[in-house]
Amino acid sequence: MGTVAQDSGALTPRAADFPRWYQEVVAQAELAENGPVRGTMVIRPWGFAIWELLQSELDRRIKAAGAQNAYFPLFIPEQFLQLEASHVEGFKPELWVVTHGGGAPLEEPVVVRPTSETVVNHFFAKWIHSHRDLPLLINQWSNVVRWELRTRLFLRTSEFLWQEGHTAHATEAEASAYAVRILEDVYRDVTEGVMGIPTLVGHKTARERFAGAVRTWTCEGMMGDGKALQLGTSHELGDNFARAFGTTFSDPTGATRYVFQTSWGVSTRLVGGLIMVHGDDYGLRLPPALAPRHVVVMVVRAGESTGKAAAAVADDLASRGLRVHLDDRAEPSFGRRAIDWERKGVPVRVELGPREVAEGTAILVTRHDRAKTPVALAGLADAVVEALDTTARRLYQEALAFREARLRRVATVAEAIEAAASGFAVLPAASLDAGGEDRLAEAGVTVRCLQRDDGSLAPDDGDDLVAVVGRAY
RNA sequence: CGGGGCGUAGCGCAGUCUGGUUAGCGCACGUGCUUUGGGAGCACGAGGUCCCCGGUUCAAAUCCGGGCGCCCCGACCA
Repeated sequence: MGTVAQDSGALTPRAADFPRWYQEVVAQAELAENGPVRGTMVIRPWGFAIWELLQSELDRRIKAAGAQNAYFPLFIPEQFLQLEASHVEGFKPELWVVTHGGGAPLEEPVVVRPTSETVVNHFFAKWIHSHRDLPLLINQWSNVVRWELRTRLFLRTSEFLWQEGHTAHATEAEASAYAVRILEDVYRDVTEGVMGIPTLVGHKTARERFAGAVRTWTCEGMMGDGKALQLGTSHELGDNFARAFGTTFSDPTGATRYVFQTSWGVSTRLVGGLIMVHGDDYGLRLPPALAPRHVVVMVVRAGESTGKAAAAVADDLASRGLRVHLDDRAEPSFGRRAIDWERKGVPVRVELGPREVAEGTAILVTRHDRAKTPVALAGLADAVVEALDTTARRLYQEALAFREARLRRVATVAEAIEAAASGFAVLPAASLDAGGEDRLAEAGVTVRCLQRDDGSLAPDDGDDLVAVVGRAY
């Protein structure tokens, strides 16, 4: 029954079997496990704490971009979905539909939201009357539910948690600018600056575009097996939904006009990306900003003197504003406890035994390189702060070096397919004409994004652009 | 929806072909002692509708019929 043993033995080396390694890390770091209904996920406390930290980083930036949080219902009238043609077409295969309630068939079935553009627009149409009501910038934190054939914890589950932003603007240019702003100031900033994942940005080809969007922006990361993971997307919806739902406003001249909209989201999938980018053969490695505990103070031999010393060190570190956990358990053995914290990805451990207590030192262990350094207690807090700083920098640098080593600039579709076996290929967008994208798809390779040659965003498709292609999750 | 496989203790499995004492092993769990500087050892212990329903039989985890559930591999997707 293919489930991963919860216990002990060493992890499967990452290079030996990446998917298996991933499953084992998720299980043994106690991040999540499967729910009783196929495709569902239980997020365990350690995993959820990581998500909460991510949430607060995202939420702060979303609010800084002017959006307000609100909440829309889980259930959506089936008819709503049908109002926007390409939207319903895109989501039809993924819908869960509730047909019964109170023990009897419902008169009109309701769908469980796969995303909320439709309900949101129903209310936007009601709330927006004047150009003075614009822009309307709304975000919601919620769960969404989609039928999925093949699921993987965090990466693809039938139900997942996310944030979805929905905005309405007076002009297309303003909507466009806002979608890009979210991509850059929220998603790229969080994935690179907080998660330490180097990110490629661009827009999707028509084939990869969100159902109902006129343009989809994306940030893409390279995972530890060379495959791409879409980390966040930001859509320009044009006036497609506005026309479908009659979301109009009176402009300053008194003319009735459709609003232009955006929607954008990132999900608990980010946690999966974090694992796949930074994890190593010893388990998870967390960037300090997302570590539920920055530092664990471990007692090496439980005893009165070590216990007291460790508690004092933990208090001292906590007073510096660090998230500290004191592990002064006598059981299980020291090695067992050390490995457990290592697997959970805690960036720094401070180990204190009788020897250190006698010397007035502690052992500082950095998770990212597993290095151990004796440090005088007097300078410990500074050393920990510095180690956290180094950890954040090094994780990003390692991920960047990995991506650079596996990114090849090529000239043809054939070369791109070959390069995608181990990483990304960058090829002239012009070579995608004449069925190039189809030939990639036949080889299991997709266009992750289109961008300018220098990696910057391009306003439109064009032959002067490059396509970043690869295998993807 | 096609192809393959599996349901036995919390988890992972053996036992099923060839029916026969009290259904077993590893891990995890509980208690005690010895341990504790990188995955502790020993002893004792607790834990089971053998997926469900029916049939065959003196006797079913095992054989037969039916059902249910799950996993893996192929076409969509944050």
